[in-house]
Amino acid sequence: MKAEDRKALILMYSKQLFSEYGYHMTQISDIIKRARIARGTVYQYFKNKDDIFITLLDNYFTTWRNGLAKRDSELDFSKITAVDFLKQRIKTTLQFFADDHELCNIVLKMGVGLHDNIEKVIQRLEGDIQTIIKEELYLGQRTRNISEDMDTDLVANLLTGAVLRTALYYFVQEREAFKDKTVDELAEGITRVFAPGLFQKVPSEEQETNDPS
Amino acid sequence: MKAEDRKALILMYSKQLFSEYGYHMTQISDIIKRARIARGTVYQYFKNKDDIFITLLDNYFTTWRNGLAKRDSELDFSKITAVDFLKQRIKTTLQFFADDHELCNIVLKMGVGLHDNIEKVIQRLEGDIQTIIKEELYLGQRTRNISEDMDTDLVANLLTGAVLRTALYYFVQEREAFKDKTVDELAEGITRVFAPGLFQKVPSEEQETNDPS
Amino acid sequence: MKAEDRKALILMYSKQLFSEYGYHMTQISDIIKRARIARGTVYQYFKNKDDIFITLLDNYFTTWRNGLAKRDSELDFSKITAVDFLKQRIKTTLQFFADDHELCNIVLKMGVGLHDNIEKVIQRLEGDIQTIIKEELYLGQRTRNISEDMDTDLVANLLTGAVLRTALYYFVQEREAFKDKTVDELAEGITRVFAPGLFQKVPSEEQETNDPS
Amino acid sequence: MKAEDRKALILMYSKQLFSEYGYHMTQISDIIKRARIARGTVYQYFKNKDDIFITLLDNYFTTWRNGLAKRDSELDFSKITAVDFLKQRIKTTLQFFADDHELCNIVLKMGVGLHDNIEKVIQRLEGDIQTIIKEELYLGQRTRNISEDMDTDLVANLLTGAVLRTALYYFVQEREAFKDKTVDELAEGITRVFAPGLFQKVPSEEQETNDPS
DNA sequence: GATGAATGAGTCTTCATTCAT
DNA sequence: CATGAATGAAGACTCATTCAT
Repeated sequence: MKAEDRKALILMYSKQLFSEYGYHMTQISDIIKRARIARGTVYQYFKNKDDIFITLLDNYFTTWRNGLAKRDSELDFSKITAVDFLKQRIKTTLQFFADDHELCNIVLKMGVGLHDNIEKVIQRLEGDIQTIIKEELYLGQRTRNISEDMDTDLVANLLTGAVLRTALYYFVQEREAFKDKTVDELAEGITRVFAPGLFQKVPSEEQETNDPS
Repeated sequence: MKAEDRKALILMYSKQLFSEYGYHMTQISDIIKRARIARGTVYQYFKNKDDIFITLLDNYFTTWRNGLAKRDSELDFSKITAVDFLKQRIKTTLQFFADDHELCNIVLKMGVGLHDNIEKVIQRLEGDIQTIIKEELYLGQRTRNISEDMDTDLVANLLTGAVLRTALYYFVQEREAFKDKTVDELAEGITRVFAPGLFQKVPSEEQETNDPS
Repeated sequence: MKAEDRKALILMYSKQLFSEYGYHMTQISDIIKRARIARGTVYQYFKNKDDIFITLLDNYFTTWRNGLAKRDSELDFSKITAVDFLKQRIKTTLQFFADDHELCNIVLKMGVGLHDNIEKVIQRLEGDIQTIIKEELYLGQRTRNISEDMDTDLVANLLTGAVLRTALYYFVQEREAFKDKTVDELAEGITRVFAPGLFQKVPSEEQETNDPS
Repeated sequence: MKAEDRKALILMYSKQLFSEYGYHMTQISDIIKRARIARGTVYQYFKNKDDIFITLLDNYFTTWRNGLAKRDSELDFSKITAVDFLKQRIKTTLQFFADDHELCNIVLKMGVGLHDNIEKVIQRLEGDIQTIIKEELYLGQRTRNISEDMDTDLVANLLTGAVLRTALYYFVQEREAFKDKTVDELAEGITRVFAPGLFQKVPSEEQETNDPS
């Protein structure tokens, strides 16, 4: 077997195990058992256990970035409405998670308690997602689709939280129950909830006071 | 020192450490060092490391339940508007997380890879939050404030994800940067985004865009 | 409660537990639980766990010695036959074990793996039993009841082994099944097996089968 | 080193230590120090400390069974006398213990206070020895060599106790003092004591009374 | 490259003993 | 004297990593 293939094999089985059992409860023994290779072989391709995990995350990260770039190149910004744009973004992101529910689980449910360098990678990924969303909200504000009073920081969190949890729920936790649910349906549903609140044209004076009476 | 006090002390320091370093990377050694007690003392009050963690989560769970009950008894359902009700709920939940940012971190960032019985407790907590939200959405539908076409499952996830992420972001991760941000402001902001989408009166024929007829 | 009574109480419960579970598997916690006293109280009466155990054995040792002395004073050496004497001795020893099946179990089944000072006490007890038996065999040889060719060392072991095992079997292991078996019956049975071999008058030339001359 | 060899090595050193210090006082640290291996190596071959001990006992058990079978196939039952048969059995058993004085010590001196599964194995071994002896006594009764009045249960205990104690005394405790004593001599001596009592043809009426004179 | 036996630092857990109240 | 919370040395077991074959 070629070196690259073997490395990919190890990654594949590791991904399965990390997704199901998490970083700590997945042992090298489990990986070599499932991959039917010798203990030492793992260390021929990876520096250590961390390295496997980080490689997995890095792959994910790269895939996600490429997905974003590809998507943008396909959009016709002159024609698309703000609502459709939002829906497109949500759909692309959901699709990304749907395509790899194992990595989805790893990223969305791993948190505190991993080694420092692992946490860094996860936070970079999460931070980047958030940043992109925020930038697009700014864009919306400049194009007058979104009120300037909107707290982009907060809204970015709302969107991120909502979308990531949706991904976790439909693609990992309740995967079987909703396997007929399409990414398109989910994106449509999310957009319908967020669009009215995001794209409302509210005069600033009414927004800033809670209750004028 | 009285038994209950000592137990509370151990729990307090454990909470700090679990929050900062997670379950796996927090060692009994760390706990006894910070609590300035002997190794054996921990085991006088807790069966093992799991037991400490689960006790912590159970306490949290109880606090949260009590908070919900207390809040409901204080609301005057005959006068409050749907929007204000939503805002109240969001605020209570955020307040709950704001009050204990350590447990907030533990619950929101712990996921896969803990022992079985620990995962169970966490999932129960998350599930209960989601269930309550869903029930209130049903209530909204019956009182005609929320469209019957709304996918309550999905919306419950959107709200849960949005609120939990907001809590994590403002009360844990960026705590220092936003320490002047009040819970009220956050609740207001979240409500403003969600209310228009939730309480819109949309005729069913316009919503069903996929209608084959 | 008086000091001596409390000490006796601790000894009593310790004996039960040591007999049932052995030295290592009996914990101070078990003793104080059964005796319904506080942990520290044990150490008011005994230096440590070893001390309890050794006190128990010493009591046993003393009881046994006294039993022997009492018995000898009751025998009329001018009238008793060698066979009856043997039977008497066996009976006394069996009675001694029968009277306290817990200590019987402790002594007969404890072996290697106890702390040094405990082992010493046990070996002293066993050694003393053996020595007494051997001395009586010498006496038998001098009174011409037992052949001078007899290997007293070996025979002492045979008797000791046979009697101790009988005690263990009938008074501890199969206690329930044979609770109607009297000590007298056992002594009679043992005597019947050993007497013919012990008191035979064998000419020396026939015994020394390995004689090279 | 091959796996089986390494396992045998660990067993060998463990046997030495268990024999000398017993189960509880022998630590994994002692074993790895004496075997000059790493701590983890032990756990590559054995599940835990119990597993080592039980493996040792099981090996012993198997050896003993095989010894019995081999011995029986070598005897010519048509020619041998009852006394010689007894002597042969005693000799075989003694030889068995003489061949491995460490396991002899472990089995003969271990008793109460070991973990449940260990005690089970020890009791099986002891029980089997006793059963075999009893069966042969029955055989003796059917062939009219042994009186039917004889209490086989009791006599089996006498023989077992006598032989096991002899083994312990000569092969373990006083090993150095009697290293010139042959197994044959011991078997001869034991037989000489037991044979007259076992093979006496006593009319039942004379047996039941103690001494009419 | 592949193997898997060997390694040993690291961790949890136990339990006899102490001592302030 | 009695109590029982606190102690900490000791010991079993784990598992990522190495390296000779």
